[in-house]
Amino acid sequence: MKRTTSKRLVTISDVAQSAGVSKATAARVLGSYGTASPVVKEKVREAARKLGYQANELARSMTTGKSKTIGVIVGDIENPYFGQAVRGISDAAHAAGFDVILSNSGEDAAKEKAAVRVLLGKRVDGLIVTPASVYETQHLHEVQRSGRPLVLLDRTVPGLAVDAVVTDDRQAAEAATRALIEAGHRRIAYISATESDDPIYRGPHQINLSTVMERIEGVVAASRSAGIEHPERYIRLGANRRGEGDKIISELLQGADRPTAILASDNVVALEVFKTLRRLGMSIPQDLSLIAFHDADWTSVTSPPITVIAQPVYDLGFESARILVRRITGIGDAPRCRVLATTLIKRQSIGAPPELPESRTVLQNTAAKIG
Amino acid sequence: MKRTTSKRLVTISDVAQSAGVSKATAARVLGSYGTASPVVKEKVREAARKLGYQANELARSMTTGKSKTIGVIVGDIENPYFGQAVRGISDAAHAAGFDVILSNSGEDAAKEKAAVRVLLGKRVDGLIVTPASVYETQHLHEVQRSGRPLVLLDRTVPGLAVDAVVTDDRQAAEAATRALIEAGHRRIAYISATESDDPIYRGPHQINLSTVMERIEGVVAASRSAGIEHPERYIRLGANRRGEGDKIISELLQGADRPTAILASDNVVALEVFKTLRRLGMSIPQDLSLIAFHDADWTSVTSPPITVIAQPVYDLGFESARILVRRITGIGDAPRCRVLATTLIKRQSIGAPPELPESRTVLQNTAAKIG
DNA sequence: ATCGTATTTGAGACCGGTCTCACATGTCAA
DNA sequence: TTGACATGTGAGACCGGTCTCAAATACGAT
Repeated sequence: MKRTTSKRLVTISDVAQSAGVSKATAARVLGSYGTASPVVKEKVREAARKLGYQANELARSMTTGKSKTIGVIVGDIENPYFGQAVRGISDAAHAAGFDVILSNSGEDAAKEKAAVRVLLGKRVDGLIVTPASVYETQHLHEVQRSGRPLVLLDRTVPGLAVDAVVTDDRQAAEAATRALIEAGHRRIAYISATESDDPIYRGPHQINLSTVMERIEGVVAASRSAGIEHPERYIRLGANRRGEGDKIISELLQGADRPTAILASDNVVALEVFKTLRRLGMSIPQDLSLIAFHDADWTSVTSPPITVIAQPVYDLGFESARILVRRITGIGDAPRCRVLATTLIKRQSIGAPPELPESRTVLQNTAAKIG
Repeated sequence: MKRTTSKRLVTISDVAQSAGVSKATAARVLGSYGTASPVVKEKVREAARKLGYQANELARSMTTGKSKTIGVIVGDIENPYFGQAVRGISDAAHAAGFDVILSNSGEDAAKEKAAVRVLLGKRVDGLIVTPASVYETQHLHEVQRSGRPLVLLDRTVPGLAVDAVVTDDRQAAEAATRALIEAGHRRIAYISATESDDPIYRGPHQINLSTVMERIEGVVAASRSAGIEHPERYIRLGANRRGEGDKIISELLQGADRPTAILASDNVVALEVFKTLRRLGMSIPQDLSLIAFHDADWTSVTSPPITVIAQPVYDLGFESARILVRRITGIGDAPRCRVLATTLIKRQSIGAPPELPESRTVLQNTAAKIG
């Protein structure tokens, strides 16, 4: 019988009037605060039920100053990586009674900035962001200064003292590289999906994501300690855009002194490697060994199954939301950076390096090998 | 110099005072409504800039009654299918100046109901929902009655006259089944991930998703018109839970009179088929032909690449948000159900059915084959 | 019966915007 | 000069809740 006539919604005053009490009393009952006698409580609840009352959370938020909502800005929800993370965030948030407003930055710092403004305008209680750039971060500093809790997800921003939840990318890259070196590889490529005009890596200034930098450092460190010289020459960037990945990979594999192993920064890149290889008539692991970041389900059903670096993506999201909620609730200890462990899952995409014709640099390499 | 002291945020009154005008005038300038002289405009804007003013959208929404926010409830964001759809929604919404609040129902009607309450409480301007059940829909009817725009995504609810954007599942299933029949198959299984206590299909009462029902109808119709008797016997449900999928598939494939082809309701199920097959030492398409719903990237790199039914998932989301926005803006025509086309992408997972030992039902089947 | 204290209730301010309306001022034609 | 009308501005109500404060009532002890 609650024929809510699409006109105006039922307010607390309506309920109060119908129950024959004051607005304040009705609010106390319906808002579960203050005191009210059992008789009155029942009367009010009954009236509310009869009228189909539903609280206006906006009004509530305005007076209380809390919206019970957290804002989340990710690079791209379409990417299963973020999908899993968002699920983790969502689960943790809901468990704590918070809702989630989601925004997409498309890995664009300007859009990210706009999204921050909007979410702040909506008075979210806190923010979780995967910063699109380590350079353009004024807006994040502003959030911090405004005192609203902020948690960085998956990536850090140097000089910004807020909580962060990340995986140990440096170590993961190092372990993966070491695994390839142990299989006999000396020419190891790292192909990243990170935005870049120039596909050739020329130095840290090109990199605007902390994760990417860490991985590069990991690859280089492992290579160096195995005596491999100038490992940076096999690093490629910007393999994200459609078509670009194939170009980068095929040029790399057809060039002189080609790499015998590839470390792919994510699933999409790994997929590109697969496709390019098929087109080139090469196969894994005979002609090329492969390790990919992110243990997507499908990586175990390809032929051969791909060796991957498994990242606890769901946990990354869950943990970041948990931390954010604690901050909102008012835990005031110093911000920390939680580093979650990754696992190298060895499958069958690593083999011995193929015999390749001698090349200009081989002498140096073999010489170094002894050291 | 906008040292926003984390205490209280700057309000429009603060700006008005600083600019030496009334609150009403400042609001007119900052809210872009009404009139104000150029001089005053500049003064107010300058004051706002100086103080770092940012509008409280909550307060704004409360008076205007519009929140410029749409609520989205999907089954599972972790699922790339919904990830893509959400991206489409998000893009269309932002383009029209709307934000998105996301909720997860986990395909549970009760949770969906709760999510609807919450979003309505937050006074979203409209809702996009992938209904978890065709039976428990009171909450959706209530949304409709309340007059707030509602768009159904991917699935319909019979008897609920609201806009919907779906793919033509019946036809897709029919086309896929026909492709298998043309390759010579007569024993075609449909394995669905839909929730069910009993993995064996016994009738429509078990099904609570419109898409699932349509697909079953498609499979059955195509089979029937090819003279295949009792095609329902190869339909299995509930392959979603971990472990359950493998069990269902292996029982099906090891049973007497086993199917020679499988139509998988989504990627996850297709993946399960792959894994189970590997465990059983069977291969595609020699021992079994496979078609899967949803053209995920990876389906093209398995060995063999999988024939899939490509669904325009992003468009599904984009279109639903576009329609919702139009409704919010006040287009009052009768609700419609948009049906987007699917494409059968033939790859290499379909082959001729293997020679199988005669079984109890073969006689009927071969007899029927002639018709 | 009387007082002190605890509990219940209502009136009304408040949150930060929007919006209506009345008033002040400016412009132009008669 | 005066009146008609457009334009700019301010005062204050309002949205729907919460919350403070004071008044009203109930209860127990003396």
